[in-house]
Parts: sequence; structure tokens; C-alpha cells
Amino acid sequence: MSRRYDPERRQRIIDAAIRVVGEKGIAGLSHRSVAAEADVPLGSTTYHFATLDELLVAALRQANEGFAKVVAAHPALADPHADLAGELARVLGEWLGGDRTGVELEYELYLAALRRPALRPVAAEWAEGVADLLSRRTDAVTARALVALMDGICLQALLTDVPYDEGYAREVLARVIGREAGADRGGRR
Amino acid sequence: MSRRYDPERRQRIIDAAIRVVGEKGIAGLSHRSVAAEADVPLGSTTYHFATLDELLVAALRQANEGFAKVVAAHPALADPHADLAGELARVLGEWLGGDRTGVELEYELYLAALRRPALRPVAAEWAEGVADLLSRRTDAVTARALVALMDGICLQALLTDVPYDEGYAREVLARVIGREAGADRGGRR
DNA sequence: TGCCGTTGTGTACGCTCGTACACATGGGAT
DNA sequence: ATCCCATGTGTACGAGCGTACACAACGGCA
Repeated sequence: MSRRYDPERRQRIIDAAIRVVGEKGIAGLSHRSVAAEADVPLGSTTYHFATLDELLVAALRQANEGFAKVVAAHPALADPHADLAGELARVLGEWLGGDRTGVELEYELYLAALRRPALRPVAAEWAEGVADLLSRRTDAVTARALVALMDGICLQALLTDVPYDEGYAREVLARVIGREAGADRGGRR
Repeated sequence: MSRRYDPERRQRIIDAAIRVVGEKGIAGLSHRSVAAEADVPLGSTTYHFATLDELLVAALRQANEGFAKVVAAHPALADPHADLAGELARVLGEWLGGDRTGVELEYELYLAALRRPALRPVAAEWAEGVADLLSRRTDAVTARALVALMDGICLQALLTDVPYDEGYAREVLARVIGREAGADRGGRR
């Protein structure tokens, strides 16, 4: 036990890394930049995270909790009587409605898994986690499809500058869910 | 007129850039690496593309045509009697079935728009183009939703190592399309 | 034919990067 | 009390980067 001087050093480095990625993107992340942001010497970052991939894994894992927190704040998602499509659309709206840098950050880390195999298990974990959560309301196939559609909707909102449209999201999510959910209220666009 | 020595120099640089991104990712793209790949001097790349963003825009624009080519090879997409969901699922299968580096490359460039505003119009153009194409078979809302869902399905196939499942894709795409398409044939799952 | 400006090339500068490695420090086992 | 080693720090090196800029080459115009 007892990390000698600074037991939270490692955590502070992760936090700093997330701030750096948020401000300058993954491209701007380096042992030096994160050391400066965390106000620790260069050697300290290389000591705790020998490679940048390790740091990214830790950062992604922590960033994922941002979305999880929004989800957790919506207990209605687990209520079998609630309008699932509407709840999901609202969750996305809240998440996307937060400051853009936070959302960009989480997505950038998530998408970085495309090229960095080290991140892929973490990204997969996340997708699986959300799918599992949804599986309590629908079958596995539908759950996976919902995750895919939500991913696609977010992507389009972020890549193009078309603003998020909650009504649209609710409508198409409801189509994927199919008949069982109470998707009768609310307009067809 | 007359580019003096090498009128195709610019195009060869773009091709080289695409190869570099395919092999080493955007992170590995530099004026030098692309110069080496294209077998032209360093100054030549900086002359034709003052900034890397310019080069990426050209590369993304060209890479987009890869998907467009697959789409063009499926005239059934425009046939109002064909099974739209099935056709789309098949197109995705063909595209994802090609060599992974090509697909990764197109997606990496596409996703890079998240952080590089210069790429955003090009990415938006692409999404809009596909949506327009689909609009000839359905309404605008459904078309957008289909693009989103296809994006999400591809993303999951690429980010996690779950292989692409054409039957699954067809099923959930059909749900988004709704009743009108001939989605009655073929099994639920 | 001879000049000129567009087009293309080579080199060098200053910067940031990952990495390595020798050195400090102090808690815990003896 | 002493020693050892996990933990933390500072510095230096070589590589690769974007950029700048002086210079070469040649087609079009006079």
C-alpha cells in the first residue's frame, strides 16, 4: 500500500488526458501534453502509462461512464410500461445537448478503436453493455439494432451539422422496436 | 494548359495518400510519407497541397467513390419492385466483404470529419447523396434513418470484431422501411 | 531567339515527439 | 537502524514533422 507521495497521480493523469483529447483531439495527445495538463513531470506519464494506447484505454473506459451516467439517470428505461423509443430519444437528446466537446471526446475515443486494436475490446464492451441493458426490454436482435441506429443517429448529428431531432429519432427507433412498444402517441414527423 | 512535366502528378499524390492512410492510418499521413509513397520529392506534395487537410479532403472525396461504385453496381436499388432492405443488406455485405483495409480507410476518412471541420462538408455530401438516392424509393425521413442504421451497422462490424450478418441487417432495415417494401419474404431472423 | 513567370525541386531550420536511462526518495522488511 | 526496491524525476538523444525559401526547368510570348 501507500503510494508514497501521490496516490491519485494516476487518476489525475487520466483526467488530464481526457481534457487534452477534448480540447485538441487524439492527435494532440502526447506524453508531454498530458504531463503539462496534469502538472506532473514527463517521466511520470511514461511511468504510469508506458504507451499512449494504455492511456487511451483508460481514458475511453472512463469516458464511457459519461454516457452510462446519463442512462442511469433514466430509470424509465427499465420500466416495461414506459415508451422505450421515446425514452431512448430523450436520452440521446440529453447527451447530445450537453457541451459538444464532451460528446465529441467520447465519440472520438470510441471511434479510435477502428484503427487501434487495443481500444476495440473496450468499445465492444460498451456496445455490449448498452445492448444488454436494452435486452431487458426487447430481444437481443432488436437490442443490437437499436444500438446501431443510435450510433448512426449520433454520428450524423456530429459529422454533418444537422441538429439532432428528437421526434425523428423517436419515430425511427420505434420502427425498429416494432409493434410491442407504445409507439402510437406522437406524430409521424 | 500543359502542366509541363507531369499532369497526373496531383492525382498520383492523392492515390498515394489513400494508400498511406490505408496502411498506416491518418496518424501516419504526412507530407513526407505521401511523397515517399508517390515517389515524388517532398516539395511537390507541399506545392500541390499546402495543408494536410486539403489532401484529406481530396482523398475523402475520392474514397467516397468506392462505395458509390458498389452502389452503382446494384441497379436493383432503383427498381421499385425489388426488395429494398435485402438489396441494401447485400450492398453492405459486398462492401464489407472487400478487403478490410479499403473499408477501414473509407470509414476512417469519413469519421475524421468529427474533428476536422474541413472534412465535414464532404462527409455531409456523401450522407446526403446516399439519402437522396434512397429517397427515390421511400420518403426523406426513412431515407435518413436508413443511412443512419447502415452507418451504425457498419460501425459495429468494424469497431467490435463481430462479423457482419446480412440476414440481421436485412431484417432490421426492413423494420425501418416499414410496411410498403416487399419484406414479407424471408424469415424473421 | 530570348526573356519571364508558372511550375517543380532540394535543403535546411526549429520544433515536438517517444524513448531511454541514470539518479532521487522513502516505506517496509529485517 | 539499516538496506532494498518499487516508485517517481530530470535530462538528453535521435527521428520525424511542417514550413520556408532559394534555385532549376521549361512553355508561352515578344
